[in-house]
Amino acid sequence: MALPPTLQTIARETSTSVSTVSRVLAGGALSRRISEETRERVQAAAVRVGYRPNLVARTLRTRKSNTIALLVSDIANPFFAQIASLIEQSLHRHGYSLMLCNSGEDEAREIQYLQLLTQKAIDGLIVVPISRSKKQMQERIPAGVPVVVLDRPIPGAHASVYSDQLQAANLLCDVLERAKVKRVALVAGPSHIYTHRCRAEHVTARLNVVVRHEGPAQRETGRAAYIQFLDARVDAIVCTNNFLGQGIIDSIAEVTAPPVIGVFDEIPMSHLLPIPIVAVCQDIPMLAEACVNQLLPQLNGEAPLAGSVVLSSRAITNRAFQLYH
Amino acid sequence: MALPPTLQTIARETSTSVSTVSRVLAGGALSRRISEETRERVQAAAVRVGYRPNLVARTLRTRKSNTIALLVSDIANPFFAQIASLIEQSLHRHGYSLMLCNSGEDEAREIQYLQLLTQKAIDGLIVVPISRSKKQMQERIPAGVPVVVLDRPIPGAHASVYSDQLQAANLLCDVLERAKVKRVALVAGPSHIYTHRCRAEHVTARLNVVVRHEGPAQRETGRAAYIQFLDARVDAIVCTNNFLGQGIIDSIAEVTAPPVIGVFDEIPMSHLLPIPIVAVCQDIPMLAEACVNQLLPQLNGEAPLAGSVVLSSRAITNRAFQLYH
DNA sequence: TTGTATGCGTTATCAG
DNA sequence: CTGATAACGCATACAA
Repeated sequence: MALPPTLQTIARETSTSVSTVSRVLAGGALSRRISEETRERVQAAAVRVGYRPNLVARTLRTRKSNTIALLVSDIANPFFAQIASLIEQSLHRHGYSLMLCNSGEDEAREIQYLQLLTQKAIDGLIVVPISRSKKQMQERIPAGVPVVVLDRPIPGAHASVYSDQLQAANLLCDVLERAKVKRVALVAGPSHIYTHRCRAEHVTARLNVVVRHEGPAQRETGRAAYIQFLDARVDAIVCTNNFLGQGIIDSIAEVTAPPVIGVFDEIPMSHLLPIPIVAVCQDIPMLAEACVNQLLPQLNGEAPLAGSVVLSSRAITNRAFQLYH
Repeated sequence: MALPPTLQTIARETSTSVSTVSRVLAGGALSRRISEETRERVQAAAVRVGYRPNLVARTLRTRKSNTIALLVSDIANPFFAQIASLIEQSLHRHGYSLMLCNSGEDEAREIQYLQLLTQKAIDGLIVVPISRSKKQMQERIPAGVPVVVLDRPIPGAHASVYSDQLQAANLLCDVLERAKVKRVALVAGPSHIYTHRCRAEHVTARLNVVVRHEGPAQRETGRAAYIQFLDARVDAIVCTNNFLGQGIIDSIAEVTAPPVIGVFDEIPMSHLLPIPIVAVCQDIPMLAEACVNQLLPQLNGEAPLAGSVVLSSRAITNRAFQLYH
């Protein structure tokens, strides 16, 4: 159970002092003000005893933990899972660890996690916010902490990275209009969530929405919506995210003259589904990359590259859609 | 830019000492050996100044960070994403934070992360191991750190949680045999990964595998395999995980007399796919719950509940399968 | 019941 | 070039 070696250990080992050892191992400018000879002795000893700096102590001293928090609504959502994976890999290359936080769309949880930021000396935050106003965010996030707001912009408050929902909605509507849909049903996620509200509003503005269902952005809501829509004789169902779309598709038993499904984000395996689907997909790799690009400069004390990064989506139609239309 | 309040702040505020404040705020047995009066004064001051303990300092002192590391091969895999989500929620309820680590099936990365364990005073680890032997693991994981090995058991070394791959493979083979498949193709993930090797071996032992393709457990491998299988006239294709299965399905353009797809883990949207599919699915909620159940006792210094938790999978056939067979 | 003193392992300041 | 020494904020053994 030998305790891990510390600077002390090496200092004793080399008959020098803790500060000398620290300077040598810090590298860079400081280590060059140390004699060649002791420097090598210290370095040799360090590898000999297998020295690893205690990052907790370092954090306490420097107030930097080399840790970033990623606060998303639910990592089980493949959209966030893919982003998280890419962010983690990129941050890891830059020497940062990732603390994963699920808010579950629960404001109380979000607040709890935001408090941990200071307490754990987290260096930066990438957040899919629940809090809606700039004011709320600024109250809750300790001033000076580098923040990137993901997926749901908060005007003016922070660096942000998101998809242009208007462009996405227009893309979807374009395709549906060209397909000559007349009556559309809308199944929407909670309207207090920016992306869902935004998508729903734009679609409603452009298309003839004759019936509508709102609920949590889960499959179950899609299934409930399907039942509600049963005798509405719609020729398209638009869903404000992929989970809702999957719920709808889950419910479809008979595929005789199915409505077109218009959906935001990807529907897996859609190309072979015997239902016409048009999915408007966000650029996940770019979103992840932009987050890191917005965050790193802030961590180094520079201003972020740009106030916000707005990305375009692209529409993907499956084979059944192309067949029907 | 007022620095956050510390025990000092409260001590001054209440004309007491740091240790008194510490004892009061620690609560429990210690706080009751403090006079009612000062206790209340201290607590009042604490809320007044908005005191939050500095967890970094506490960690340095106590060597406990209330942080668990989750080291998986890739969080973008929905299987791990769902598990991660459940684990995070459960641990959060128990007062732990989660550090997310992607090994990407890369042994070097795994080693890097394992070293961080000590350096960041991580309290415990849930790991999908790449290292294969008990010995390797024990060398790399600092002794005494609570560990739960997930998905890929390492005999004898640690508490482990995984699905019974033999049961799962048998389930799959049972269904395929009953469907009277004669010639099967196998597309397998890397054989150095336990689950893939295990599944491939069992399937090969029971079924008539006439052609086989191996590669990384990604969609692309499935697509490559499909091309290789083109004129092998098989009536079933078995994939050792869902990504491979999705690659296969991606490649299927014509659905005239498609082979049965047998696959481990879930294929989303499969119920409507015009291809007969049998998927053997692991019990994700149970896996996650078991991880936490195995970990928590260790964190409290007790022995784990059981050496290992082995869960059963269940087979799910889609509509097309039921139609054909 | 409460205060003083010490240490956790680092970094940073200040002498020499 | 190098070594004491002082923080960082907290917990705790030891005094009083």
